[in-house]
Amino acid sequence: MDRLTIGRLAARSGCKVPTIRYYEQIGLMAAPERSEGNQRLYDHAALQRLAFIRHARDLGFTLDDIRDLLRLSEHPELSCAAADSIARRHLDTVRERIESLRRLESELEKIATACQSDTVRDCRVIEMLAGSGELRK
Amino acid sequence: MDRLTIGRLAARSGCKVPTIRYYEQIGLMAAPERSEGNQRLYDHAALQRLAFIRHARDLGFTLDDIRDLLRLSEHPELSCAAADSIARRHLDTVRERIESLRRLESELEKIATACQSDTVRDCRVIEMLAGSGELRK
DNA sequence: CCTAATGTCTCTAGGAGCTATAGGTTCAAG
DNA sequence: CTTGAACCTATAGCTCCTAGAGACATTAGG
Repeated sequence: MDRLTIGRLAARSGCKVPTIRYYEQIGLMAAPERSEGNQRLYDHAALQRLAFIRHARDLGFTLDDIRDLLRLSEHPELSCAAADSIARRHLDTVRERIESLRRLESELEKIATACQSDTVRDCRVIEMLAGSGELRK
Repeated sequence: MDRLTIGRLAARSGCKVPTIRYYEQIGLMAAPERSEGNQRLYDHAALQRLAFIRHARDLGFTLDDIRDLLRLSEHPELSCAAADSIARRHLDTVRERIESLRRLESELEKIATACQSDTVRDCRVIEMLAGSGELRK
């Protein structure tokens, strides 16, 4: 027993209610059973699955990645190389993102301290953003 | 002289052709003059503006932020406090993003090295993603 | 037991920032 | 001159939700 309404499921999983319905709509979550009054009732397995999705989303996996991972988890006889490669591929893009955000951070730091004058004319924000060597010849 | 077709502008700015047309459509880039045959012809100023936009997008600014910054750059008599505050506000969110990506990175590192066995049954990727303490009571 | 508040239902539209497609015109190279 | 690439417009689609309207269900208080 121990059935959860969608609201409670949302509270426990950290997803929002419409998001859960959306996941059902796109087939990421199975349609759960309904109460007499047609309200969705979820079991513990649904909570686990949703928590998995939520966590993976937080980690930046796309819904497609997640679909793959979930399919893998349902077929434990398959090689885990696939799951591993999804994670690895993801790690690469995360590292790239961190790198470019670091560059951004230092640029913004410069900007935020560069502003000494009080008109844009002498302010460096604009010119810094205007672009340094991004122009290809 | 030295007019650029949209394709060349795309190549030099790093934006894609449809993206440039999209920016025109939403009023971020002005409609440029046209050739006899109705093709867009851009000047150097357009290239600079687009490079600015591109760079700012790479840095994670929203199109709305960029619109603000561009407006500021067109009115050098205004205070640069506004430009500064946009940058500052952004710096905060950038730092948060870096933080959470670092956490993500280390989590993914664990995952990517955890896979020693060759069937999912014994693979930790799935179970690691399944979620640790995210479940609220 | 009744009522009011809250939760849930479906359906539809919007939003950010593009990207893709279709069906046609124009341009530059050979 | 002819081909093929690049360009044009217009429209639809993409990802991942989020918000709103209008109606039914459930629950807590009095």
